[in-house]
Amino acid sequence: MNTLAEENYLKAIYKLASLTESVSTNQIAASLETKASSVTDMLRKLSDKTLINYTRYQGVSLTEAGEKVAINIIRKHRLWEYFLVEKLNFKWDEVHDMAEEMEHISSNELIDRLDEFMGFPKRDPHGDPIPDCNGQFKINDLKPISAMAVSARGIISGVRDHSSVFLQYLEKQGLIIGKKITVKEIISYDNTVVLQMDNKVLQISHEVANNLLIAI
Amino acid sequence: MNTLAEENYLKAIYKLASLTESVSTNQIAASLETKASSVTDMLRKLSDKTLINYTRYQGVSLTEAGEKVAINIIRKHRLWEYFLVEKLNFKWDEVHDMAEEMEHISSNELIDRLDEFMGFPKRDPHGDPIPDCNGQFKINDLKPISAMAVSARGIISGVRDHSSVFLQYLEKQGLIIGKKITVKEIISYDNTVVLQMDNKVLQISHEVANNLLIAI
DNA sequence: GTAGTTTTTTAGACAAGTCTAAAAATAATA
DNA sequence: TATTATTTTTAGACTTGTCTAAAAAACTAC
Repeated sequence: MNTLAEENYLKAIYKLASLTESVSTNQIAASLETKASSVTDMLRKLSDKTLINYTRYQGVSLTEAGEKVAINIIRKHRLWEYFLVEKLNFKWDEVHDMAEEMEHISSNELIDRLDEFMGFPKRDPHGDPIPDCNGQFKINDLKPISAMAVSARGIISGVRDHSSVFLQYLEKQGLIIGKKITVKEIISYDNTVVLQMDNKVLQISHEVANNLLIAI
Repeated sequence: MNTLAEENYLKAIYKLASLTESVSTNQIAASLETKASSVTDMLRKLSDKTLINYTRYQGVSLTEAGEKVAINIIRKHRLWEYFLVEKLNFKWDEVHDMAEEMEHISSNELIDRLDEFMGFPKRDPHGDPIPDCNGQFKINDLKPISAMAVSARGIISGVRDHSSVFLQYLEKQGLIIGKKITVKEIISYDNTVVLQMDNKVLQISHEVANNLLIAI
């Protein structure tokens, strides 16, 4: 079994690897809010356990075993988020920290039964795909509103930014998952996007449009 | 907040205090399967945080603050056990270790909502009372079968031994919570108890009778 | 390709929690 | 009460995961 710290490192490396090609020590340190020297120590440890491929100064990647662990943690995180929102009626901006603890509950039997109890949900409350018990899941097929053309339509299906301040803003604007939107105009000055939703017209900044995802 | 180790010590002290008057270093060490020297170190730490009353060589007791923490952990443990059995269909002998991890999930808001989700259960799958969100719960009003007289009746309502080997034995014999039993005979040679249950007659040892609890 | 900057690693230290071995306090017994 | 025996505590060491400060390697730029 892996320690809590090891699990958090593996998850961080997995997430960074999906964004950039090679993952660096500094990136990991920033993402975990720790120091580069602490990261180096842990990388050696994870490398000894053959969970990552690591050579000094060269950056890291997950081994197959390491990726499996990381995906399992993400599966747990997303299933607990779904449970908290769907069964315990928490709001989507409230669940992250709790799920961050719950993802480390070790039993896989437990998480598989939880999955079944909830009807094998495919996406968590933020639209992120939930890996199945074999680690399989659909690669994210969502694109940001900022990539849409004028007069294109779509369904709000996910977010890139999971911070509660962003989620609360979306909630307030009614920009929640499942809503249909149409791009009416893109203001060239600052790329503000003008949307139509439920016969209402609203404007969102490029920043927001970039973090709000649409099903194709 | 308290660390995982601190929480486990507080819980252990709470449980021992309900059995014996003064709690000793060695008792705690035995119950946590650690060494007396480790216990002494932790006792100083908990004493500094005013969670226990401790003077060297004199044994310990929980302060009001410490008891509150301990009861809250027990509340979490028992609610998660109830969840695992009632919602995820685990058997009562399978849930202890999982609940042992889950009792350390910190959010009280989460546990209160879980409590509500399940309809505020009063007892966990082993018949132990579940403290409410204010830490209140009925002191155990159950007595062991070994304390029953011949021809007395009762309803199986709890267990003293939570080990999976004992619970599996009970399950196999059909001695599960809710069943009505009558004491037919107590064999004086070794205090074996002869029970009637569902028109069946069965014998249990004094050891078993002592660990199986009946509602008065 | 040398100098300067940035990134990464090493070296050494610290806190939490554990351990073994030895000392001190308490309890039990003759 | 003196002497064992037991319990508890101290002293010192180890592991995990972290940190700061300094050294080493890798980039960048001229």
